[in-house]
Amino acid sequence: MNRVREFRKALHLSQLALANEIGVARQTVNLIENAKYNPSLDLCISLAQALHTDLNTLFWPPTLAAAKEDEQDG
Amino acid sequence: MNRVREFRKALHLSQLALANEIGVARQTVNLIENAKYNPSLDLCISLAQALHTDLNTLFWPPTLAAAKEDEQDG
DNA sequence: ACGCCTTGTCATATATAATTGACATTCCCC
DNA sequence: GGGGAATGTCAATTATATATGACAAGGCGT
Repeated sequence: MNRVREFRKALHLSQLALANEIGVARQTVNLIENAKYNPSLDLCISLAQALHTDLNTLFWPPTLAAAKEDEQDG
Repeated sequence: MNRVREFRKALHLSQLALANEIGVARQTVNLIENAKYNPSLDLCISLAQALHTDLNTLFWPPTLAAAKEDEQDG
């Protein structure tokens, strides 16, 4: 899963409003929020910008984030 | 541009070796390094894992990273 | 000089992301 | 209890990511 819906709602945007802002169809936002497919990098970046966040926050799996911290902490 | 080539070389991997590791064709890695197209999110995550880094490091545009810092710093 | 590995690139084919239009359902407001 | 906005979802189409096979060029060791 990803955190698109969470960040979209925090900005009080509908799926349609967000889709218009980044120039895609409403269905595209819906499918991404429900993890029905695999969006392109450009689209992920547009989403992150529109939602005032970044790629890791929206899409980096928490399990991997934890693994990476272990790596750093030793 | 992105930092895939930089991280791949740091691990002394060929395009072919990296492609095999993440289960895609060599051409796919080549095209991504040369920014010839727009990879999928799953592929970006696989790349980030294989290169022991994360999405922001590989793909987040420096201009956006700077903008986000401004936002935080005030 | 030869061979091997690496990289860039082409052309064709297949899988899938993304669009468009539509319909049903739920929720909220009047 | 009727009307609109928001969401989930379907079918069909278009755009494009990715695979496969192949070839040329440069680097490096022998």
